[in-house]
Amino acid sequence: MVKQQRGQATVDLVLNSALRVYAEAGQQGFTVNAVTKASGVSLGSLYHHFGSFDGLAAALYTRCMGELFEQMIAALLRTRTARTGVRALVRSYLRFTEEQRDAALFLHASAYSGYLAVHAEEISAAKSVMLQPVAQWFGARVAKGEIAAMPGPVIEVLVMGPVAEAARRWLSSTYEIDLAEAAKLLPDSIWRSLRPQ
Amino acid sequence: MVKQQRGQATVDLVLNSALRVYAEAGQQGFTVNAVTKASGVSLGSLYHHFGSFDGLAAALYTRCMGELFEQMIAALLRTRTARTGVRALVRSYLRFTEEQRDAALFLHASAYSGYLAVHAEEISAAKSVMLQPVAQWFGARVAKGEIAAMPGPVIEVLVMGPVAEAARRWLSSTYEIDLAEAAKLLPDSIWRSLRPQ
DNA sequence: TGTACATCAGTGAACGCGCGTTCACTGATGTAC
DNA sequence: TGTACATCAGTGAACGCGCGTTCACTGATGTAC
Repeated sequence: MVKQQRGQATVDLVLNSALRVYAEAGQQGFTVNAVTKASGVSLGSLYHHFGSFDGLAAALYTRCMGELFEQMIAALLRTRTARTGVRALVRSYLRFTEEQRDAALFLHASAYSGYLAVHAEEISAAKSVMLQPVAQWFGARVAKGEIAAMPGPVIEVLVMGPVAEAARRWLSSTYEIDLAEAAKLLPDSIWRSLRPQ
Repeated sequence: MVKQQRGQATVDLVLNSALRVYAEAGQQGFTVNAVTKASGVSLGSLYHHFGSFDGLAAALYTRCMGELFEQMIAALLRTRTARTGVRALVRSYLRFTEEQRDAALFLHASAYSGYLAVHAEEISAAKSVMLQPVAQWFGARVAKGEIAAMPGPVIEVLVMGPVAEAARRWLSSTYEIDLAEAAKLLPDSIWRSLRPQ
């Protein structure tokens, strides 16, 4: 797709600027003009690289998602037991939320945004590929009886639900929630909901 | 605000139509013109009652939120123990999601939508007033030691997180999740994450 | 009971604005011989 | 090594469309005396 170094630099510049625009101006301020203004990249150049505004949004979403999953999987694979694995997943998600606030916000806010609808299938496919290591890890733990025998989606929901909800409340900043406190309490509480028996 | 019966009828008609438009056309198709077309109510009449499109969205959000909370609180107050209360909350949320799919979708999708930003404070205030019975209920249970001693927001996140995540996945219909199965497994799993010790 | 009047409800044409997108073009980079 | 050429990258004016909103108006409803 991108064949030259300066092309990659432009792509990165646009994506970084777009993320900043979204964080500062919100959904309604997230427009092509705002992104070109913030990045200094011309309209034509933006369209040369992304094809459409939806394309830019999809690329940004994919990049943010990749960064999040990368951190979570790295943390997960560093562990040896079911309990420490779950705790590592929870902690790494919360850490990402805090350290990469803008990326986390964009991921959460894009869920029903509409501009991802066109690329929904690609994104969904990329997601399941990236999350394959996680699925395998959980499958193995359930098979060994270290995690209660429940369908995969239910386990996912029990792990990611509280974490995502905590992140959402912290990101919207209308609710007061202390991420550090959540990082202390949630890992063990979530683990209790997964433990066999 | 509304002083005549036919005024109330128009307001209801517009809100119902708006919800249908959102469900069928999504965020991007959710426009004043689409709502006037779907409802048959004239543009001027819509502005007479709601003042702005944001006002319409806020009114719709408030109505959906009220319906959800009403069901949850009714279910909660019918119970007598901490465990049955938590289970009732979880079940009633999932039931609402299934029975009022469009309303649930609108609630989830509006979180970062932008058109609620102007009325964010009113909505937030209304929310905390409506949820006061729930907060009191949890406060009393924690005081009695029936629920683990954790900050309110953490408890909320542990209860609502998995339920909201299950609902979100069911609503987006890109993930396969069986709500009936979730309704069987989640209540007890969530309860385990809250139990003292 | 009837009439006058204020307020509420409803109408739809018209407006300006800013959105995403297009396109004809120039300049930079890489490559083949 | 030098030159010709294809491809990639970048530019910015211009376009049409549909958005939310306004406004002068008519009709319906309620109320005071």
